[in-house]
Amino acid sequence: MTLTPKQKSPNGQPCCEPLVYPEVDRADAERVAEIANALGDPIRLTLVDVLRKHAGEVCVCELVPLFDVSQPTLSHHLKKLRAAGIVDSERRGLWAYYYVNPDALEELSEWLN
Amino acid sequence: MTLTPKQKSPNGQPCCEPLVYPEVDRADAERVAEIANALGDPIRLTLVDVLRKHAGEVCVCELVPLFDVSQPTLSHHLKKLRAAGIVDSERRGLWAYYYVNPDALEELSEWLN
DNA sequence: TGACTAAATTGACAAACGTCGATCTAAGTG
DNA sequence: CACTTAGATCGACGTTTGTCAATTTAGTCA
Repeated sequence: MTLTPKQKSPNGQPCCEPLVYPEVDRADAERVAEIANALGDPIRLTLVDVLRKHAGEVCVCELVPLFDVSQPTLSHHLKKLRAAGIVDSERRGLWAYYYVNPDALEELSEWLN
Repeated sequence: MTLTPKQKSPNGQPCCEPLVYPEVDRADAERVAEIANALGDPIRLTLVDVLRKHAGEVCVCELVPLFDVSQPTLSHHLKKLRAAGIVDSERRGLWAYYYVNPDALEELSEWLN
């Protein structure tokens, strides 16, 4: 990259050479940001952590007592994780089982590296 | 892990065995969530992407024209990234140079893997 | 059918967020 | 000094977010 000028630019002139454009395109950035955003809450991050560590699927009623929030609030967080594609769920009888979709986390991981 | 019961539990009984607690402790989850949260906006994610790809430091006036937001708004986003420890800045004369702190991204990356 | 359970949805509310225009601070130039 | 420029901060605004209590939906079982 070329370093920026060290002298003040004259009247009305922009101060710097235009920089090359970002390499992530807009849609890609929005997708990765959506994933990061879904992980950007301590409860949701911990949810993903728990689900991940339990290779199988975990019932919601097992998750609720782990957090200091109400059942509807937890349901709301799970919905947001589902909307971002980070987790998915399956219903069996009265119970809903959640599990991590590794692809979404992989998308973020790839961007990071 | 033990799978959850498939029968309805009787009166007042909790439906499931208590689950083991998450392996990330609270402070750790909050820290990683803070990093993810800072990346959870398309503009901020793209900012980090640009700064990362330019090994040196980038002047703010080079960043502003890359986005469809005002200079104060961009300054606000940079502040949030700085607060999360993802970028740092150095002032030289009139110009502020920003650069990525790889440690923060590494923290998130480590949690992901 | 009716009583009960697990989970999702709704509606409300305060707090946080993203944005802008206006202003302020600090530094260079004549 | 006065003027200009780069960048940060402030104040206001509409929107989104996290939360709960209340309700609804869907399934179980006597």
